[in-house]
Amino acid sequence: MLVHTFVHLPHVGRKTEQKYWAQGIQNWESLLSHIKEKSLASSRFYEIEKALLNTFDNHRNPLYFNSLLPARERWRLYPDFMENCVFLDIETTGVSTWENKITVIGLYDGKEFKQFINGFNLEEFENEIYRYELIVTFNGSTFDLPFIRYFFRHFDPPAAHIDLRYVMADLGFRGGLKSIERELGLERPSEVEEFSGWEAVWLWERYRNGDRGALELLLEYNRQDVVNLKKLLEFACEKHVGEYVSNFIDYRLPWKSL
DNA sequence: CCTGTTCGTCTTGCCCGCGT
DNA sequence: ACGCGGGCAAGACGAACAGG
Repeated sequence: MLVHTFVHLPHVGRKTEQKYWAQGIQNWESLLSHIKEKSLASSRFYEIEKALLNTFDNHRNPLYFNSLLPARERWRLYPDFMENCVFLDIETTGVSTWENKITVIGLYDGKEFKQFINGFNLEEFENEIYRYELIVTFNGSTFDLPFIRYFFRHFDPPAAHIDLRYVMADLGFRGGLKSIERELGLERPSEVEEFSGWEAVWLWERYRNGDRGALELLLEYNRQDVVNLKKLLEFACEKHVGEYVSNFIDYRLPWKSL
């Protein structure tokens, strides 16, 4: 998907990108040749050419695109970097970054699922997260990542980040993760079905007071959250491609090409 | 409850490309 | 060849809103 992407270039927004696509200019290579002669006469096209050359150099570097793509466009990173992608969700004792602490972090790479639990193996998270170049969350830019940053003393995972909240909002799905899941008909097992964030706080408290089963339930709740992120992102990619890309470009998402 | 981030909106101003 | 109008992106700012 990235080779078709132009919105990260200066002076190019969605409309300009679509204009190029409609003209049959559909990847970096062909845009570069289209721009070349123009760039001598025009400062705008010169800047675009410069950025394009940078793009070729960085085509395997998600952090480059991360800073240039607006939040609602970051879904485009997934098809290119899904091999080193991880879905992330944390549980805490409350919403205040400095007052509360992390209880559980769940990671799902699309196949394997791992959890890091406060008082057990939470410190190992920092080493584990280095293995990935793309992180996917829901509302992580205002919650999970600042929490992690504070908890691990200014540690920022060196990865690009897709926040599904903005990707979904761009498709017209506003509201919390649970309400969007319900809207899409993503089912959850009944034990954790009606849980809200408050339950996670309460379950940790019960576990601290000796209730072993409460921790099991909390971990299961966290697991559901993380695993559903993948379904949500793939839905979002399909919807974005269907509504925005496929009118112009014959593009197939990797998991759809079989 | 609290807080950080992105967005929505509006304005500004650049520069492309049309029309003559 | 040139001037002008319009389209579009960038910048600034305040507000909404999601997480446990």
